[in-house]
Amino acid sequence: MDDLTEMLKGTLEGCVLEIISGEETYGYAITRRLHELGFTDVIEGTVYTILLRLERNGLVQVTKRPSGVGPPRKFYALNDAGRGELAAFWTKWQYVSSRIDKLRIDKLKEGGR
Amino acid sequence: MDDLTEMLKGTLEGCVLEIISGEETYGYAITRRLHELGFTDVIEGTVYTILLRLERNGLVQVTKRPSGVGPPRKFYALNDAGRGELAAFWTKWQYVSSRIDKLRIDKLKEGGR
DNA sequence: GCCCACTACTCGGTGATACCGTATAGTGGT
DNA sequence: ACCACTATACGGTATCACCGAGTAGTGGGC
Repeated sequence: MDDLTEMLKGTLEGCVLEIISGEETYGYAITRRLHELGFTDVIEGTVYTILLRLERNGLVQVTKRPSGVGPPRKFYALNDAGRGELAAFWTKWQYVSSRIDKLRIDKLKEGGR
Repeated sequence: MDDLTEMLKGTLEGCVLEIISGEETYGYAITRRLHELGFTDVIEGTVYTILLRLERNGLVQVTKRPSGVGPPRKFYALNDAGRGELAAFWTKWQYVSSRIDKLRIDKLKEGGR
């Protein structure tokens, strides 16, 4: 799949919040999870900028823990503000995606005139 | 619905392409159509920016016609490149939205542990 | 005749976001 | 000693939607 960066703007952060909400985790693992999900072109640097932003905006609780296989990891967990932000994200996503899907379905219904 | 601007990045242009593909139309009418579709906060200036970009990128054919109720209108129609871009947009949208929905559904399935 | 509302388009500048490249650093294998 | 893998940080860039102000044409109320 070719370049998705523009379409991911405004949604990638929500995806990261969702991943964090599932379990306390860290940047390197989040990147691999995104790759598994199909977002194969998302690069580590992007994930770290999002995580630093989440921290700066007070949406996460951060805990540094030693790794055993490399440098220490920064584990992220959502706080109340983060859970609120995640809920707001899904509300927005539902709103936007349903309307875009409708625009597409209406077109398909015409039967390609 | 509060601010959707970030989430619309990369998709609003596709919506405009879709609207144009339905019928030859012009900026002011496209703006009203977007409002009808639920994107009530999209402002005229944004639509015109997109239209100028489409023109600059050679995705549309432009015809100026007198209006009768105001200044002349610039009517936009997709050319072959524009139809290709629209098809690519829907492919991307399908790819991204299905994966994001999956992320959400997987979470709901857990039953809010 | 004059202002105003509605229609219709343009353009310079702003803010947010994902991406790129590079740097730093810990662990373990050869 | 070198390299691969793990793990994070940071300055700079491109793109996009948005903002604000400006320009114009038509028609209605006073």
